[in-house]
Amino acid sequence: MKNKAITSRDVDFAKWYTDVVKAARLADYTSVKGCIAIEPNGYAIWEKMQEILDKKFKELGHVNCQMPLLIPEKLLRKEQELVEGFAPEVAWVTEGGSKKLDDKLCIRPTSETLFCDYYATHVKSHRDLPMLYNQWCNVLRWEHETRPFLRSREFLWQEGHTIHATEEEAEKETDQMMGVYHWFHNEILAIPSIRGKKTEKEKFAGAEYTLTNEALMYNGVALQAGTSHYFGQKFARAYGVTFTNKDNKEEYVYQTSWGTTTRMIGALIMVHSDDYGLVLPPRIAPRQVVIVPIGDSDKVMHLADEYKNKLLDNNIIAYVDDSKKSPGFKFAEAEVNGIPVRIEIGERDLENDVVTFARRDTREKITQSVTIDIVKYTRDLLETIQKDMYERAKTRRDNLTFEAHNMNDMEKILNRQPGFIHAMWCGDEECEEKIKEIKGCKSRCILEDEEAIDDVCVCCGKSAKHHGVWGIQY
RNA sequence: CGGGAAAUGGCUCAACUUGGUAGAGCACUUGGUUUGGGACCAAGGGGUUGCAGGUUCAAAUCCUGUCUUCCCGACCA
Repeated sequence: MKNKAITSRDVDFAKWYTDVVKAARLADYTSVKGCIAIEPNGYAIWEKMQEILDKKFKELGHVNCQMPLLIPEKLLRKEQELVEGFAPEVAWVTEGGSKKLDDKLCIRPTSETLFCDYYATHVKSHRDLPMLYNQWCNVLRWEHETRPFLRSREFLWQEGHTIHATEEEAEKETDQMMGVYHWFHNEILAIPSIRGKKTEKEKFAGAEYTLTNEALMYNGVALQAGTSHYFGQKFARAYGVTFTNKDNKEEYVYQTSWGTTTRMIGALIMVHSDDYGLVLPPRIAPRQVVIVPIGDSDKVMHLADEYKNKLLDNNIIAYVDDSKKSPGFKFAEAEVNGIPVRIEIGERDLENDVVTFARRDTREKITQSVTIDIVKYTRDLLETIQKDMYERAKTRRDNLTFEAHNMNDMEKILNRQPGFIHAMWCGDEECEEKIKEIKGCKSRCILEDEEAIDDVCVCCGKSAKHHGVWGIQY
């Protein structure tokens, strides 16, 4: 039976999304608009994301630190483009205690300025470089329209900030970290993603360029999931971050930053989940296997515990749901929570020496002998689910990927169904604007290594410079 | 920030049109019987109706403002 509390995905996608967030107990609203309470189920996913990414960052030489929540106005204003980019959505603290502050403080929307300020006094020599810092923290951006995980005012993220002695090294870092995000989405989240470069108009305020990882949701709307920025010496000049190079000359550092957020939880929902609730890829699922005993005979409970212990001993996260609920309730609850594999153990099956496995992704039930190698079978099943989820998401993405050769195509596609639209572009912002007039379709990214599909710009017909991917975004 | 809708125990809603002092289902607690797709019986607890003000003998109900949520635009991770 379909979950009563969840609106059908194909009936009202937006409603379905918030229904899943609530039904799976991922997050709930609070009394402050745009500030959600991330509940244990949602936070566990974030912790798992942190665990995997943090390990990767550290393998690549990064270290964690923590900068302040507040930024003095003067400090923020040093880099003009950044200020202009973020000014409309910055929140200010103007009083401390009962005292009015002479210099108001902004709550960090991002921390480039703080890192620069720190770097400025801590870098002296090329021997101090590179500095590869990262912080896990919350930031605040005063958004107008908010949605749990996808767009909240306060959100959790990770921001890496690095400085380097050379341009090459910094650019390599920018690309490398984009690679980490791309890997994470494809391999761990089972979300097939496109890697590309943002246009001048869409890049991060103050960056030389921005690399991006773009994913496509079930309804064909695009989601930016992970960005990596190359700053060159722009911020270094504004904040005076210099070092003495090998030739004993004073030089500005080359800088990068890269980040990804709790928005990825929203992506997991919108790519994989269904009308029964959350569906999680096994590699990111905080709980991978639920064992449901039916009845409470010693035989049943004993086998349930035996399975659980064997799985746990082999790094498969399993638990027994021995609550007083009925089996049907437990099945439904495990489903809404997106537990990838369910093992049902009951007297009736045991009389025939079998147990039942259920896949969350396909909701298929599989009967297996009770003497099966539980660890190997479960591990293989989890891997199959991971792979199948990726393939299904990829097929859906491919079915929602189109080519446009002129504005007529573009309009026709967008009027029928949003998706990723490949189209050549001359590079002029004017054309970008014109395309945006069609249902707010924006440039997602530019594919630098992809073959041209035309010689001319989809909009103006002049010679094309870039292979762009376009779409409607969250 | 423009246009629309909603707000009543934890949740979904009723009572509002025509003011008279809040009711149901689910959830919860206790006891018992159950257990293969959201179990059943019995007993019980919980709300002065988002917030602020106004009209009135009397406001969940009428009026004004405001906050929050959802949908559609503009802006954005």
